[in-house]
Amino acid sequence: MRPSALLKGCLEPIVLQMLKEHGRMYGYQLTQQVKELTKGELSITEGALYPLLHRLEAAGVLETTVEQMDNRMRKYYSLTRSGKKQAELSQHALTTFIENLQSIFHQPKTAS
Amino acid sequence: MRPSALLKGCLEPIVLQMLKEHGRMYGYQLTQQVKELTKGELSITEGALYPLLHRLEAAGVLETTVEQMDNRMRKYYSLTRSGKKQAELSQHALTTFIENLQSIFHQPKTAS
DNA sequence: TAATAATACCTAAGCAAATTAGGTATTCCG
DNA sequence: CGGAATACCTAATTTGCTTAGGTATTATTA
Repeated sequence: MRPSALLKGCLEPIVLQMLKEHGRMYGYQLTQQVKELTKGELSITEGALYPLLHRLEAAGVLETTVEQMDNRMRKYYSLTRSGKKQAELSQHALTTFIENLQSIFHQPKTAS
Repeated sequence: MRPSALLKGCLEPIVLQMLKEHGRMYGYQLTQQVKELTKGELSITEGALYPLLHRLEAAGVLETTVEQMDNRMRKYYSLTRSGKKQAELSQHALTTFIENLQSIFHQPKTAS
């Protein structure tokens, strides 16, 4: 198993959380911010991120505004009303999931 | 995204951890024990578990002994020497992964 | 007692979400 | 001038699960 396999399924909650915390963000910024927050230990790939952003926009979870920076495009994403609810749900799901993992990994040692 | 998508990539660390804690266990027992530990919130499916156990055995991470219980077969799995190392590594990977998630989800609120 | 659930193993097809590996175009730095 | 950084994107492939079966024995319950 490759180490990054853990990330599977966590990308969506992460993206929603980032947008909830930071307000609007653009794709490249998301990749950099996550790398920074985790000191380079976690990096989200663009090949996973952009299709996800497009899916979430199509689903009405995110909305976009495009801006120009020195002839370089920036497509800003932000949570819609329903996106904010979605972010809450997804944050809660991840939190209880981690709690469950901890009931497995922090259980008292049993005599073998 | 289906809720259980979070589990992806976590199954192997979970199995190795269970075997590390409990010594030898058989497949069905693993499914029941995880369900119990997480109060039914997390269940590992047999369709995922058995192929994983076989892969880990083929890789020399696990070894097996078969026993008979009232004409019903039980195939016990336990960690090999290298499996114990593998369990440490995988536990460490999961732990730091969770820490990274928490740097994302417990970050201080920024002014938007 | 006959059906159903629980115990215990297994596999194959399909699917969702990632990785890998490209592509375009501009700007910054040595 | 060339490479790294910024900024977007997509398609093919791989991964790791779910779904949905299968076999067989034992326990429960209507």
